[in-house]
Amino acid sequence: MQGGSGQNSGSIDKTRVLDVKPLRTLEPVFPNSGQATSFDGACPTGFYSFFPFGASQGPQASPPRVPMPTPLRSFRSSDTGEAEFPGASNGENTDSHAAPNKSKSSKKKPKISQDLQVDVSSLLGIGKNEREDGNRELVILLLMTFDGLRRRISQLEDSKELTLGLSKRADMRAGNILMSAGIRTNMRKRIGAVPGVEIGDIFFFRLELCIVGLHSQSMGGIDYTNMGAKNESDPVALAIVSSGKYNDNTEESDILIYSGQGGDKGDDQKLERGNLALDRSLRQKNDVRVIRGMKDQMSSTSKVYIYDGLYKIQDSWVEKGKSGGGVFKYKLVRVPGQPRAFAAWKSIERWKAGIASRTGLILADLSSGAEKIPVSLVNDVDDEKAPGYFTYLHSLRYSKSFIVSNPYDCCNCQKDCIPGDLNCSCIRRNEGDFPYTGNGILVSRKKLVHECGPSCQCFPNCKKRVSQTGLKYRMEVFKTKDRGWGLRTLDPIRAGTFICEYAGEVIDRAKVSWNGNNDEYVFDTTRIYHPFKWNYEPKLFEEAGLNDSSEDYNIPSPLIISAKNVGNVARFMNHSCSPNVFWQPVSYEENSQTVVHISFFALRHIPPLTELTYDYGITRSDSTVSQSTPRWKKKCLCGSSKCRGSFG
DNA sequence: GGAACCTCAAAGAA
DNA sequence: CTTCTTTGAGGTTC
Repeated sequence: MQGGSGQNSGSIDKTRVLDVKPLRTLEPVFPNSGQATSFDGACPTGFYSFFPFGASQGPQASPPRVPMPTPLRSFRSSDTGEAEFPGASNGENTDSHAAPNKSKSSKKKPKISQDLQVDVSSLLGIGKNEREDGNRELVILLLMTFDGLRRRISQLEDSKELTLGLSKRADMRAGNILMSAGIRTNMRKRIGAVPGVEIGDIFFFRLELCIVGLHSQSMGGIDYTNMGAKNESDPVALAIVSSGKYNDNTEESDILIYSGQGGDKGDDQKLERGNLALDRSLRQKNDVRVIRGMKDQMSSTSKVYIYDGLYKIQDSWVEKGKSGGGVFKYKLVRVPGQPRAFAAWKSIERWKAGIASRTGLILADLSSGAEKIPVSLVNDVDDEKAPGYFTYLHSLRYSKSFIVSNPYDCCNCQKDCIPGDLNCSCIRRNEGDFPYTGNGILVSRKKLVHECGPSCQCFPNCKKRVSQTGLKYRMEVFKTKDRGWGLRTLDPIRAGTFICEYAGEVIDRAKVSWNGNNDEYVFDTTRIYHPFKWNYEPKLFEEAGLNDSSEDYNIPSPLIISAKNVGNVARFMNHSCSPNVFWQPVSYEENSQTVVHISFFALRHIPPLTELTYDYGITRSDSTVSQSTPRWKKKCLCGSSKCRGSFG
């Protein structure tokens, strides 16, 4: 039964591998797709301008690739037959084969690290200098690379295509692949700020902190070093992660009471290691980076970490702990003059709880109940009272003529669609991949993501209906300083999270008047979009044996949506040349017709109060647009270092 | 749905 | 090179 699509997916994989250019293609710089060549932007550098692209040519062109000893991914197709890896015995218990290092190296530790055959770190532009000292682009690149790997591993684990007999820890495996390949930065230990990491940045895994060099202990709460202290033999504290475990909270968000480490069995904590470092830093008065961890309100199981900037240790004492032993306490006070981070979160909590009022609040719910959670309208910049009139609609309005494809077979899954179950027609339609991870995070970009719809047999809470559940995060429409109204989030958002769809009326191309600003509030998939890679380096995935579903960058499905008269929050999202949101066509069946929607997903982690932006693309200057109308452009005010100057 | 417990872990320091 | 230290995050149970 799995035969058909199993083979199918196998062949898809092959094309994909072939499709992966041996060189880091630097898409934006040297466009290699038809779509990209028509891009006429002046400075299409995207994130990766720092790549020494000459270097990317070298390492792979010449040395023939030695195949991975045992690619993790080798079992993907092995359950439909061992053709690909005759050596692998049958699918079921992959464990003994999946960890080849287990038998080779010491008995206890099944080492999962991969020795990558190709120096992927240099493909990513990470040389010795970058490993030592970071910069903003590198930090963003690394975080995105990490999460792309993590999502892919998670996806494979969910569909049982990847098991190592270990607990499901995609974060650790992704981290391990990067760390062992030297794909990391800021390894040089330093007191104070870390280049490329900004106050307010958020993280969802401890390993992310390691990779960007903010806090190098993978678990330990106190990062310290022996270098840099006045007295050479003494350690100094560099960074702490306050996990909330020890009741570190105080009422004032600029003060942190931090507990020392050790002594959990009722013993007294000792003045050694991290505790000693904190003690010495108290005397030396050096800056200590503080990362505050707290529960992620969206998923009770996971945690969010926020970098709250520099603190100084002001005091320390010993208290009796819960289990009777002495516990060191350290009082940390935030260095003044830094941007608000943790404190801002606290304020948001109070607004959301209705304890404190929001300055400039005009409307508590712009959607008038159309969304399940309120969308506030705020202006603390000037006295404009509201954006132009429109009707709030949470989804698409379309007429019959725009429905392109025919209805398809809905799946017959009981309750939930199970990742890896190729009997599910909706999964088959996604080339055998379950497009989302268990907690509803998009794994990679596709031409089209197929979701289950109302006629599918699975329950409405099936994990393949991510984009049909409306807003989940608190959003705020707000007046920007110079770009009219904008949209921002009040909640932290993880990379890959569905944010909202572009709601409005599906319209005919002829109805769009292209002169003047009449196409404001129009979304058009046929514009020319700045190509970008979300899961950056296909080579890395391939090397790690993960067969990256090399992402589709050519997104078809011509669709024009006008949100001028009716629409949702998406109509307020502004353009940016280095955006934090991207769009993705998603289809599902409604009223016996397949309808394509445009869904927005978080490109990277987005801290609260950050404006949400996506790339508007460029109007195609082809025959469908009247030649008499001059193409207009708007001056871009996105303020990004990669700004292309204009858009539209 | 969520607290309370259990378990296997990775990286750096020693 | 090994051992030790740390506690994160997923799983299970009630």
